[in-house]
Amino acid sequence: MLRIGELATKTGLTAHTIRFYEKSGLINASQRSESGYRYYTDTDVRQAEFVKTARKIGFSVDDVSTLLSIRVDKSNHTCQDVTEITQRKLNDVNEKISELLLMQQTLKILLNSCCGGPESATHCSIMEALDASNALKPRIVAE
Amino acid sequence: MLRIGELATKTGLTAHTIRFYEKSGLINASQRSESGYRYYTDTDVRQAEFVKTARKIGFSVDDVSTLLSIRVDKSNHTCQDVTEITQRKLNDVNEKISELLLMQQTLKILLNSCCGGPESATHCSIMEALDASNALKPRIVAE
DNA sequence: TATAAACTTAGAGTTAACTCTAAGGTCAAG
DNA sequence: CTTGACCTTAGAGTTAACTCTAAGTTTATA
Repeated sequence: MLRIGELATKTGLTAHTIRFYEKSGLINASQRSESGYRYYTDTDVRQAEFVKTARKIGFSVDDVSTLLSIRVDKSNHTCQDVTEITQRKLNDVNEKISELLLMQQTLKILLNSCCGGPESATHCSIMEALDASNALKPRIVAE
Repeated sequence: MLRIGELATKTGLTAHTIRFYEKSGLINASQRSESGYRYYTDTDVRQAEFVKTARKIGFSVDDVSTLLSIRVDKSNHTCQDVTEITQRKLNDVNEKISELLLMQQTLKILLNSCCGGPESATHCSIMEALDASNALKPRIVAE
């Protein structure tokens, strides 16, 4: 039986975060001492590790909550239930990546266009591009 | 001279956002009517468009604030000043992309490992992977 | 003149996931 | 029996960038 600090050490979460996850319904201490201390069993530890893993992959706290409800009652859920959550997450991630790649491309073009030296910014091509407001139409990257 | 609603239409911002940007020091109305209505000149419009462009590229409100302070006093700033901000932003973006690519790869592996069908989740390999907690070590992607 | 659209302000609410604080109780070691 | 590490709670604060509300004023149009 571990106390919250030990669980924290073991999982790499903080005690604060574990209590926050408890409020969010993700992690529960199977036992409490008379004085109120949380005590975690091996089963609790495994659940906490599941949470940590799922969060690290990028699932939201809400997603993890859903995944846990499947986990405790696997026979009443299907692989489809699980892949749906995973696929939705992958779609989110793909979309964010697309946005960021666009930003990346634009930023690279801006950087390529500017000397970056100690010259006055009076004719800085980055500033000019931001003013021209077609800075958002990146074409072929001059790699 | 445009009123705030017209500037909003012109820039694709909302009037709310324009007022928020005013509080943040990004956009100012050159004039106010006696009753307090904001009136925007062509110069103001150009600045608002600059802000919109910079925000769309991914610069934070804080970054835009800095870029604007360079913009109004170009001769006292250098190309280096501008590229530094841009490079920092690119670094941020690159880092986020890396994180997301890792997530993407993990999620793809998970999806590949699971049938996704109407079978019971009792032996779902996604659930097993999350439990195994080495789900975070993606190797070569089985594309 | 009446109405509706547009404007004003200060300030609160939203989102996600923590993160921290205050004020106090518990426990093991010396 | 004291010290210090660890624990408890409720609740507030953080971050970024909006987004919205309420209550009232102004302006243009019919």
